[in-house]
Amino acid sequence: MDTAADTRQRLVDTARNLIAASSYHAVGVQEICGQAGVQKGSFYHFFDSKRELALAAVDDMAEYFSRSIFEHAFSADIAPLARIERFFTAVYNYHQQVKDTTGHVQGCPFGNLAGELGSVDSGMRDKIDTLFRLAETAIDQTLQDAVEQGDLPRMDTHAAARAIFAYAEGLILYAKTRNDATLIRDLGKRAIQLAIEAG
Amino acid sequence: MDTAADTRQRLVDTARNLIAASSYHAVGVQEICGQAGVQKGSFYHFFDSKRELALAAVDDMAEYFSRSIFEHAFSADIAPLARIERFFTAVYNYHQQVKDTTGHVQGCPFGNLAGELGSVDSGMRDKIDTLFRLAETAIDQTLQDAVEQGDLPRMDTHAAARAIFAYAEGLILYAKTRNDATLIRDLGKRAIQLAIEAG
DNA sequence: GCTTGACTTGACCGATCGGTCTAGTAGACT
DNA sequence: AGTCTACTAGACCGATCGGTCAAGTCAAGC
Repeated sequence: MDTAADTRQRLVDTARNLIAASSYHAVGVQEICGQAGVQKGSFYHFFDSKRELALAAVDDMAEYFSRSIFEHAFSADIAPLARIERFFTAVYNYHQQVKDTTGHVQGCPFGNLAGELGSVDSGMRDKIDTLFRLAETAIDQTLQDAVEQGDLPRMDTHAAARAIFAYAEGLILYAKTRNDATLIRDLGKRAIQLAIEAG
Repeated sequence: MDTAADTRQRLVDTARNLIAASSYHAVGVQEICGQAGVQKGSFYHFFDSKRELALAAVDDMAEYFSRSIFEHAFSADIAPLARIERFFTAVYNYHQQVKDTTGHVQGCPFGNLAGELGSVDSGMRDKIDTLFRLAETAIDQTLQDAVEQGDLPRMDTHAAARAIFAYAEGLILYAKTRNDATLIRDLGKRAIQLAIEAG
């Protein structure tokens, strides 16, 4: 069924895949249309520009990661600190699976786009910043739970959450650079140490 | 004096600046030539391709960072752990200065290129991987010094060094996404905590 | 003074870029 | 049945892409 919604979604999905596999500037509208089986005219019926599609693709990916990783990892069925460990494991699993499928650790699509466009497209940077803050909040909330349950001393959980998420992004970029996802799994275990404030 | 070496270096310098300010694919050979005051033909006399120039630019940047940040930060004039702190301060200073100059935290040029090209150009990925391993080694050596001086317990310094460097890359990417270099300064202090093994 | 080879000049190449436009199709509402 | 609108088809646009090439400049070595 080629409904209009399908066409739009097909463009978003294709853009997600192609941009994640290379980069924003390396992927052309023509290539996206070709792979999605959509004509140029339809493309520009749904999106004002290539950039608008990329922004939509980022939203789509954000929702995907929120559902497939965050919701599961941070659900309160286990102890708070175990949730953070579970988060890193889920991140590892995802990137390992991408590598098994494509041969490459593709890295964090948001981080990649932030690196490529952050200094050039402030709208895109803002959007990714917002997403990162959301992730930060999930970690923050978990750390607060840990403090309340006595698993961690009282601390600035917000700063600790930022440190932990930055560490996650760093591990993912590192894993991409080395094309080895196991770094995320092996070094991710240290993440919680960032929560302990220096004396 | 427009010697041949000058022409080549001017191309490398211009490529460094332009690519760091945006990205590899966003910068054209024409633009590089224009800004460097060099003609197309001269460009392709010195470099076989745009990619070769980018690789040369990466080498050039690596040498620059090695001299301007690493050599100073990790010199043995202060205690080992203080050197690591000094490293993060130096990283902060650099990115703050870039922001003061350009208005944007441009991020780690190597990390940016790894994100943009890592899945597409394995030669580039390998080169950046090698550079990261060098950085890793500097941190590893410093941690070993700290262990020997009794400032840290015995540990897997290599793994700790990888964690700390990944954390640095993460903080830099985070700072770029937020266009706020102070994150590097404020959160960098926690880096050493990554060296303490869990358990 | 002649030759050689490194370097420069700038026109030129086909391909592709992001984006526009006109014509047409098809399903829903009156 | 007729109209309207959402959507599709695909030719077409100027600009730019990375890269080539023939012609020429110029300084060093003989």
